[in-house]
Amino acid sequence: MPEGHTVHRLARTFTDLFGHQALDVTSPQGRFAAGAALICGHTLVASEAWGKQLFLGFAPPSPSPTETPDPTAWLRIHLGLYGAWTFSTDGSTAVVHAIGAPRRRIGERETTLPGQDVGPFGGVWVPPEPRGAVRVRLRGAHAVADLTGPTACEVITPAEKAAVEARLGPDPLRPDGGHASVDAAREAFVAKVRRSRVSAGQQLMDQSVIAGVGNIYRAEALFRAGLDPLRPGRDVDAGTLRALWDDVLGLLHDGVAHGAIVTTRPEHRGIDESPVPQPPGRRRTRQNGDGAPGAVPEDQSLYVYHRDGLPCRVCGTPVLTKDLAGRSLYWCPACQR
DNA sequence: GCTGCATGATGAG
DNA sequence: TCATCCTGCAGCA
Repeated sequence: MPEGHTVHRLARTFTDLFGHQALDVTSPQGRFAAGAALICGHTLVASEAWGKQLFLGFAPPSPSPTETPDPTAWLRIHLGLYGAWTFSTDGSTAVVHAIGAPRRRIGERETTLPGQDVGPFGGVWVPPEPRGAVRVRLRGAHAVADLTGPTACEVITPAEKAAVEARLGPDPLRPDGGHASVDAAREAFVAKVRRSRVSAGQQLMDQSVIAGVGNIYRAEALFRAGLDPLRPGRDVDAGTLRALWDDVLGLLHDGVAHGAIVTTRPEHRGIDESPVPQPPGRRRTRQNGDGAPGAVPEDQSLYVYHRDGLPCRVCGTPVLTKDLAGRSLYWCPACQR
């Protein structure tokens, strides 16, 4: 799944492509037909992310176009493991993203797309047919967004949105961390981790502890912190956790900026040409970034995630993996204590 | 063509 | 801890 950085990028993309527009909302697949009808024709007036949750705020068309009304309904989306948004535009919008699940499809890379077909009457844009099981299609003046495979897709009230947010931990990417202040958000994270004997690795994946961290950022941030993922939270000193929060913030921020997760420092890249053969059929991190020129190559972006059996980029010790609460954990047993 | 996997979360036992 | 849900695609035969 997209981790927090991706969802924040998505929130921005929705503002760019659809902000202040009355949207046609449909469910080509049919499973969301009732929900779509609730907001169809309403105006997108807000687009927010909190951790991995995306909230699109809608209000009935306003008689006063100069004023942005508060949302009366929110579309809550959680992409889960497989969810993805695919965007198409009429070409008038410079950049389009296709953001979501860890896979690549034609038209799903983050690139500038050529203009779509011109309609039969000239200049009338005809969006492409929905491809696959499209739960929701949002259509604005110049773009469509198709959603497939979400874990959550529902229309909720402002009160229900508040209830969802109340269950989430602080999100480093939110301006105030989702708390009274960034400092309060960080201290809430530190305190919660230290309150429990559950391992640091498991707690980092707990969205009520810190929102937005997924399996890649977990593995990478713990490596960069030199912290053993299996160490009980209560045994990690507060300073280490504060530094961990700050590092996660930086990594997420870079992820938002570049659309890719890159955690390696320059001096630790380019050393993968080791004699260690890649096992055949080895699963690898799939979509991560846009392959832009100058971008860090995918096989040099990460320290430990999906690198089990390969030598640690820092000390050469083979990277280990282990199932932890149903998710694969990766770490260097020598660097992480 | 078929199978297993994936950057996730939830509910039951 | 397990089963389950959501979907597309890579890796096979």
